[in-house]
Amino acid sequence: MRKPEKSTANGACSNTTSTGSKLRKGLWSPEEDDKLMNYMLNNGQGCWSDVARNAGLQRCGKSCRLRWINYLRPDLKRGAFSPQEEELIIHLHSLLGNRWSQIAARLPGRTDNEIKNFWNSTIKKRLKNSSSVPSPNASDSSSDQPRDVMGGLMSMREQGLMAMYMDSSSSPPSIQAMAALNQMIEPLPMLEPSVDMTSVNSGCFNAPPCMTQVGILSAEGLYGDHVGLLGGGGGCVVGEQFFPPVESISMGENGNKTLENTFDRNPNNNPYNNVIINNNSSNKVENMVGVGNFWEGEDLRIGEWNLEDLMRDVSSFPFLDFHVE
DNA sequence: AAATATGGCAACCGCGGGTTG
DNA sequence: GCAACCCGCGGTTGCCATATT
Repeated sequence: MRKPEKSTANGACSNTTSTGSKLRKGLWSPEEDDKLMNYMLNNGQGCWSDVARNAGLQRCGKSCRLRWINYLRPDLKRGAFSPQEEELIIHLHSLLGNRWSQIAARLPGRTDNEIKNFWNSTIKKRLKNSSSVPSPNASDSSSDQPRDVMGGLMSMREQGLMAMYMDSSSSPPSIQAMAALNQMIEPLPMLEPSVDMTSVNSGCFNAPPCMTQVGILSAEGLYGDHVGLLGGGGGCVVGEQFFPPVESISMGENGNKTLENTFDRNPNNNPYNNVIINNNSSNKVENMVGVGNFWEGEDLRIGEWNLEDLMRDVSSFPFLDFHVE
């Protein structure tokens, strides 16, 4: 069995450290930040409860993890969300619902908590106002569902899609639905963290075909036509940058189809080429800056299924006007 | 100027799932 | 196989700053 744990069985922090002293809660002091930052920079990420103990913090590991991920991580992007990021969040939310971590995985430098807060405080309100125009689904009161939040902004077809696949309040989307969603999302680029979104006009977000295909910035409004959404699928070129798909489809040994991240490890193609990436999960740098979260995305492998079944099911989706060959 | 309302953000809570011994 | 442990996620709460009355 494992060594005695400092946290409760369900993962919540207990109130005391192993030495019996009281665990701190609430806001972090600059001293605590320093301790955690120094420890992480020197030792990298390990077991969070060890981090808390070894860094000399009267905090539970969970609290340390949260502080690091949401605040101290050096690769975090600070400041307000750019309009482009905002639109991408809205679009991803329409596809993924409240899967903040998946949305955050496509917005390097942003945390799920940040996006969640931004959504709840700003976007939700704005969309509510803009959707005051009666929509076909206006009678539905479950405002957290994408189709409702988007109100009149969504096409009927998309509302149908959302109704079919994104009703996260009831049951999880089926494997097939998730596969379809992943394919829909696939062409979305990773946002280059070093690019100042607010200053980019024609370079990054307006020009790339992969974005206009999605319709995020199309003249039709926030949500354009999904025709061509699945076209290409091999990433997109943004200026000199190549944005590979977040994940791609590969065949496992047993012939089953898996979705896995295939971000290009070639430093020449890698927009994060200042970061050491290898396959060793204990790589200090990777762990230290949490790059794994962005590079590997979170593990978006969503399961394995029969390829033929999948293709048959996907191609029969009534609301998708594309054909799987 | 004081009281109140609102917004934004940081952090906590509880759960589920994966890993380990 | 089981239980302890760890991690990550989404929901929620509480605090602080700012705006409004």
